[in-house]
Amino acid sequence: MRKKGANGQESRARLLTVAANEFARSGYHKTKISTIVSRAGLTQPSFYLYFDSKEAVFNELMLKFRSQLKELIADGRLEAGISREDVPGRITAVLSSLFEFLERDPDLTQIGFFIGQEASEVKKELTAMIEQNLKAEQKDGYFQQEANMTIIAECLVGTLERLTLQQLLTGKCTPEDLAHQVVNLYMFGITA
Amino acid sequence: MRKKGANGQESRARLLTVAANEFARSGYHKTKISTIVSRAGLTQPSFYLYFDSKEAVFNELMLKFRSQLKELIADGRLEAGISREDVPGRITAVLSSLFEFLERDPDLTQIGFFIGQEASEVKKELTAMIEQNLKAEQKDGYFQQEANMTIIAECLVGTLERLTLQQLLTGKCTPEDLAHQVVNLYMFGITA
Amino acid sequence: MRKKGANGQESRARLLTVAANEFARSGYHKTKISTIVSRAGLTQPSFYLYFDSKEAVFNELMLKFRSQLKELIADGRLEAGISREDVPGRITAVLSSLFEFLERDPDLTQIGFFIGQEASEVKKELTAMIEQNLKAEQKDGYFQQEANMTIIAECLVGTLERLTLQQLLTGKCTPEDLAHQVVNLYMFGITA
Amino acid sequence: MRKKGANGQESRARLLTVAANEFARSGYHKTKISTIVSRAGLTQPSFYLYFDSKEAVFNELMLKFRSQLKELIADGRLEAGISREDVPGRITAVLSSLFEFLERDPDLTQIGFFIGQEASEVKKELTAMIEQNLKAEQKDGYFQQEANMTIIAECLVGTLERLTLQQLLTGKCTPEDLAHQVVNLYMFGITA
DNA sequence: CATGAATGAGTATTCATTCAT
DNA sequence: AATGAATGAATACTCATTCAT
Repeated sequence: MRKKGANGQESRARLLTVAANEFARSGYHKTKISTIVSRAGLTQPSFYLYFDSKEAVFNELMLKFRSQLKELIADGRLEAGISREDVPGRITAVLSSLFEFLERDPDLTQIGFFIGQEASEVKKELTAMIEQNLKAEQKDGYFQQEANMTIIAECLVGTLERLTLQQLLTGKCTPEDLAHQVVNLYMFGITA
Repeated sequence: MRKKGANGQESRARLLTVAANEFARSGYHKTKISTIVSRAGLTQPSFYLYFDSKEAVFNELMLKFRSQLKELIADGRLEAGISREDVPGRITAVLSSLFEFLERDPDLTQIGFFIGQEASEVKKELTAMIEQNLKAEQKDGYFQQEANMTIIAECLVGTLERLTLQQLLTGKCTPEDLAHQVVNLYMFGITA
Repeated sequence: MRKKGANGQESRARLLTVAANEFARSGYHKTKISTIVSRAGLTQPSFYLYFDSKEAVFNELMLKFRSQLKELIADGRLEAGISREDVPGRITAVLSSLFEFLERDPDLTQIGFFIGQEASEVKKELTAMIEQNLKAEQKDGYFQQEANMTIIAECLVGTLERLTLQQLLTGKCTPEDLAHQVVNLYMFGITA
Repeated sequence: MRKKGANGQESRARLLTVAANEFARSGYHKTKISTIVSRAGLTQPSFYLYFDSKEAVFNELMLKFRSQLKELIADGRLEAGISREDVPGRITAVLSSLFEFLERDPDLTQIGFFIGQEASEVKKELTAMIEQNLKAEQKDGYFQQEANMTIIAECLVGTLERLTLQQLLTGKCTPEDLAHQVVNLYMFGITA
């Protein structure tokens, strides 16, 4: 009865957005419910109207990130049979859209990649998916037979993680740019 | 009934070790002084006999990591003038000793690389140092002139970070092994 | 089971009253938040709902005393120009209302006059104000020209302080009574 | 065996002096044993070699003050039978030596007069003694018969207390000076 | 005579969470 | 749909005090 046009879904969404921002900026523990509700223009009990607990909001955000990421990966699988010279372009496109996704909601990316223990799992899953793809492509002869794709995938994820944090989310590079550079580096190295 | 051979320095060291382990396993906030002292076989006031605060121990650990790392890096700078075919070997050696250092005290590595806000600074500094080295070598003609060393350095740090966490600290790979693979990847890529 | 008519302002007031009583009886350090809230029928967190800290409540009480006192003094300034024979009556009235004020809230008086380091400042201020008044009256010829009003003011404040503690707050004398005796003493002495 | 010329009595004396200073400056609660021993160049256990507890040192200091004061008062009792014109001089001398005593050891005076609950008793006793003397002199006809000596004594003690704190211990006035002024004020008042 | 090392007991403060309205 | 008021449970930190040497 306080806010006239009060709308449950809107309040919930606002809380979620603010929560994401707080978690992203301050981490899980330093984030206080009191801050979230205050920034959302609500009071503490209202928070519990929409979420079961602090952990619950966090999980919801994490889940959101994970499912979006999973979906993206599922769509972007490299099909076999493309010609050798198209591989770089194809991979660039995949990475590009991955960076685009990571750029879309910085707070969510921060949470999904860097906050909480689940972030670790997320990256493990991402690594596994990438490893699968790389191995398939290796089997098809696109990559060196002796390359250890488990390690390469790990390297790549570390690279993506760091570039996301330092170049993408800071606005220093565009998704396409980053994708290009990564592909170049990983395919041909930097030797003169 | 006090410990007979009660020795201050020993108690302090024990507290420091346990603290490192707790911080590494649980992060800064979840780590409780009560757990630390209990594991060290002491009581809470004893903790404050040796450290000013929870933050102070953490800072001491972080400082320890940072100074050790700095020292390592300072020592390991590539000298210019080595012949072209020795560059890979030289870099491998540097990375190898870096991984060895990171492997030596896993808890400290965890803290210095992954816990707290300073970890971010640590990696930035590491990135900057690496970037310097890479640029010097690029100037000497070892690497492609058009490679963006800022980005490469970032990629490399991400790679190191991830390999440390997933391969090194889990005991899956040796420092030498990882160094080799990273150098191979970054110098020549994985294209067949 | 919350109090039915739970009312924030009332709770706050209750806390303030109890706090004043505890500070007055036990001094700042011996006063425990746990005692205050317990006597106020609340729990510890509730205390922090209304006050920032133990120090903050104390300061609030001290401020309350100081501002009330300041107001009283401001109102009671002796106007010049009254006839010589009215001076004693006038001063008696002023002291009387001062004692009345000090009697009104014994706990607050205890705090403002005897507890904490600010009590010292309070008395210094009071002394300064009284000195001003006495000097003005001296200039008007009501008092001996050679009397050192700085000292007299100090004596008077000591006297007021002690009488308040021993005679007023113990109920042994009324404000009027005390005022009369003080004026008599200070104006004419006790010589036969 | 640490300090070569270590002398128990000397250490004890040093502790006592430092303790007095700390109590005087910071009050009972804020005074820490750790500070005392540190300033005395000793360690905590040594403190307990000479005193049973924090309270015990304080009591010892308080007792010291009280007994010295009691002795002083006992000596200074006004004998009856002196001529009327000598009364002021006699009283001045008494007050003067009282102020001198209070000036001798400022820390002890601070403790005995202003710190702890016993200070209250001290002043009550002082008041009682003064009241006795005044009443005796009143009976002898030196003072007005209708003066309420209970109140006057109280006033006087307040005055002494305040002058000691503000004028004597700050070095602004000498004992003789203060004694004179007080006697003048209390005997003849300030009326022009 | 003195201390290095350790502790029992206490206290302010914080935060997620809940009831009654 | 929302809130004013309140709390359970936890935690960092302090200080006087004590053994064993």
